[in-house]
Amino acid sequence: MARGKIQIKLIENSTNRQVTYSKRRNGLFKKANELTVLCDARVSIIMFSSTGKLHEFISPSTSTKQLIDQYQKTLGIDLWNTHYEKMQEQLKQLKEVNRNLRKEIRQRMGECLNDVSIEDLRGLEQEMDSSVKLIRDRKYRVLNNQIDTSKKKVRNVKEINKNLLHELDAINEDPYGLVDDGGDYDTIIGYQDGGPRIFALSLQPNHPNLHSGGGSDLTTYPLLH
Amino acid sequence: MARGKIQIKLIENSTNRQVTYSKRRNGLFKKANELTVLCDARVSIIMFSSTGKLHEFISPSTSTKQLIDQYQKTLGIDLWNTHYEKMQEQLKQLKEVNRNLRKEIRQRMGECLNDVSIEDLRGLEQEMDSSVKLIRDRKYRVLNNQIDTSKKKVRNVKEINKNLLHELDAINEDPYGLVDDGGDYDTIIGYQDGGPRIFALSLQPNHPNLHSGGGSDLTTYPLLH
DNA sequence: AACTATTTATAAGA
DNA sequence: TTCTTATAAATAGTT
Repeated sequence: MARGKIQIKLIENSTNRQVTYSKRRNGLFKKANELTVLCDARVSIIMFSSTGKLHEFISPSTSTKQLIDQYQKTLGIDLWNTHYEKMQEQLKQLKEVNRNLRKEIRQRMGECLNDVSIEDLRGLEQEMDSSVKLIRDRKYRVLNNQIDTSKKKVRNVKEINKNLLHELDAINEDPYGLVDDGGDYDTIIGYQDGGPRIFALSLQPNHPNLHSGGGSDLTTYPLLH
Repeated sequence: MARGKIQIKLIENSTNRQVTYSKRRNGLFKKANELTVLCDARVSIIMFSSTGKLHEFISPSTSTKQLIDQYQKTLGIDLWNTHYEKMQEQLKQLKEVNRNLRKEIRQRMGECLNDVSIEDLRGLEQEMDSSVKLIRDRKYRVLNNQIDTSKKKVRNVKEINKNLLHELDAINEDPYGLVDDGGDYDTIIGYQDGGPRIFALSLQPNHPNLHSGGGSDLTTYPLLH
């Protein structure tokens, strides 16, 4: 359109094409903006270069989403539909999986066994037997750990007690003297810090199991409808 | 841009505005088309006049939906999102529930017990013990039913056998006579109908359990991502 | 990115 | 709306 007419066909030279794209894009956006102002119109331009680069124009006072929404409303179409359907399909699948997982749990709890074959019953029984062994093992391991910890704490308390008795003896033997045994005193103070808590623990090392529904990890989750 | 310069501001005269809108719209679309061809670009223009009239341009070889999809993908946004927030929330919840259900199953299988408290371990062990009892009971009930059925079938076969022997004896005792004992013959025919199948069953009433993963109801389901 | 000869777009009028 | 046309604007090729 200047310095010679051009044919409207692909510009072969890649650099020229890039330059022309840039110039004409600016031209297009300028025109779009003028149109917006002159005619009180709303314009959305979305463009991708051959290299996949995105450029967009949108009239001031609106947004691309607004314009796309109005576009769909005007045409009476729903571009989102396929997305929506995919999501619904996914929901359906997840619900089905959910149903099956719940069924499996119920069967592991000895419920809903009517339609389980004798072979599966045998397998399930075996599996449950070995699982309960694993759980029992784990329980004993945790229990032993707790007992060990308690024992250590009891030993500590006994040690503190012994030291206190020593000190009392010393005071009784020399009621008016000065027992300058600061080292022991420091030790006592050091233990006092954690003392009360330790004592409380050894009084009730394992409070009885008030098993109220299996605990946080074994609650059941409500079915989503 | 001809016959006098104009200011880029709203054209007050409604008719003039309408005419200019029409002319410049054509100009814009023409430029967009040229850009498409010259530079191998893809352009989507959606525009609404001040009166709400829709006009659109889309580069040949693509579609508005395609371009909008790519637009969202490029920007990493989802214009649909707000429309389907509820569904996405539901999807998220279902996935979370499924995750928890899987965790519960793993714990019931004696796995992933590290973060289960001693109280919960006790509860789980108790529950597993009573569950395995229920499963065992069910197994024995099914087994007894099968045995009973087999016994009945064996009795039937023995009866048929006895009758056949009777008949043979009769034929041997009176080789040239006519034993018109049709009643018995009918009975045999009646039983023959189910005979072979019954025999096959009583040969292998309970084939060994080739437990291969827990059976159809106890398979695990893949996580949807 | 800037220049400029030319083409193209278009405002106003018909 | 469409055509015409004088003129403004855009831009291809060059620097």
